[in-house]
Amino acid sequence: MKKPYHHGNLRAALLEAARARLAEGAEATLSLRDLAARVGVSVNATYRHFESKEALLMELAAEGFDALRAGMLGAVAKLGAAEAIERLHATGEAYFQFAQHDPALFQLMFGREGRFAEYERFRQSAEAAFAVLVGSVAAVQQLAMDEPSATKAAIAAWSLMHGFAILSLGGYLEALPEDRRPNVREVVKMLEVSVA
Amino acid sequence: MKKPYHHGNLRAALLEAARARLAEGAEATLSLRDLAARVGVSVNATYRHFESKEALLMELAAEGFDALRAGMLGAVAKLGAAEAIERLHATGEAYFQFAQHDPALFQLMFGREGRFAEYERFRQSAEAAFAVLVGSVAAVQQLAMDEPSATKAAIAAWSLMHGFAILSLGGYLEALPEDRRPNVREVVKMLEVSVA
DNA sequence: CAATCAATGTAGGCAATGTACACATTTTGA
DNA sequence: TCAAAATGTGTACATTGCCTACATTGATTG
Repeated sequence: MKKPYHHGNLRAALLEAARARLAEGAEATLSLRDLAARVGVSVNATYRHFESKEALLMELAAEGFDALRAGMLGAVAKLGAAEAIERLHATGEAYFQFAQHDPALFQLMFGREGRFAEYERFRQSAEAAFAVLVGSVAAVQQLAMDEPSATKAAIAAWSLMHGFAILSLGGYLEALPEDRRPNVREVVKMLEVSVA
Repeated sequence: MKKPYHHGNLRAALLEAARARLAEGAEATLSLRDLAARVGVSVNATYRHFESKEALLMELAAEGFDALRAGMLGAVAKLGAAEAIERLHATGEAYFQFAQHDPALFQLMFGREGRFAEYERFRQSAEAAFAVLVGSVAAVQQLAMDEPSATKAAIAAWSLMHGFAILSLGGYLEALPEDRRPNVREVVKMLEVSVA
């Protein structure tokens, strides 16, 4: 049985290889040549499925936002019927867990300022993820999601969780002794005050 | 007058060129060859002053933290005698302004997770900058800087400002209509609740 | 059922990049 | 004074993203 000329599902295979590669290292060491080799295909075959390396990375990042959204929704769903404030806690914690679970992907998603902003695909996934947070915040405030104050509070909440995630991943907190380092739950608790 | 064999102050010149290059574009488009050419020196001369490109970037990032620290201290100093809470506001706002003023440098400083964490030089500058924030927060709380709760609150404050800066620079807020987008002052006001 | 053609793959090459090695020039200090 | 340390140059190499030209395949259609 010889290898067929056509791969069959090269696009998906490339993304899978890229995900694996990301999980085991940083974005910087990810090359198209390496991906192609892992999938057993010539380098230029990749260009039939992604117009550039950037486009491939963008797809990964966008799917990252989809996964982030799913993670937050899942965490809330697992709570069943609960206080709105507890749902907000769960949302924030899920956000942090996502970053912790796949740091390289998380960095890719928020990497170099506005790197993927021009891609419609990317913007939509990012906004959808954001909408989950807005929803959780709005519920606490008992406001409609489209109230300006709900959105503003949600941005503050997102900022808080995001900043904490970045500082954690960057190791900026490791210099501190354990007892002065807040854990996720403590940070998540601050969401309520910034929202109240 | 011919060009002398030795540059005279190559290290500083390289850093200056790199800063200029960063200010006018992203980190990704910064090459050693380009820097060397701008300074009028061969590529490998750079290796007499920086053991690698990473090391050069690390120096930039570390100096970035020094500048950030100076910016925050300056903003507070300009206030003269003021309420502790106002000093905290000024500190947070200075943080955001710094990010806004030099986005590429800011991204470099917090770029790929823990990228420069192994450099002592880097860690010290980052910690010194952090200490300013801790101080402002502790003053509001009327606590000593080394109280665990002061540090934890300061990390929350840093997280909030940092997250907001990243989301702003990344253009993630641009999708929102103006009236639902918080500005710096609104975010800075939330510092007090997260600290109280 | 065969012919065509778009989709998908391969081969080779180019220019840019980080950096290693050997060697040149200048400065310094014992 | 003169050897050693500091600082610079030149060449070369492996890796990278991506381009052009060509090969193979499978689906559509007359």
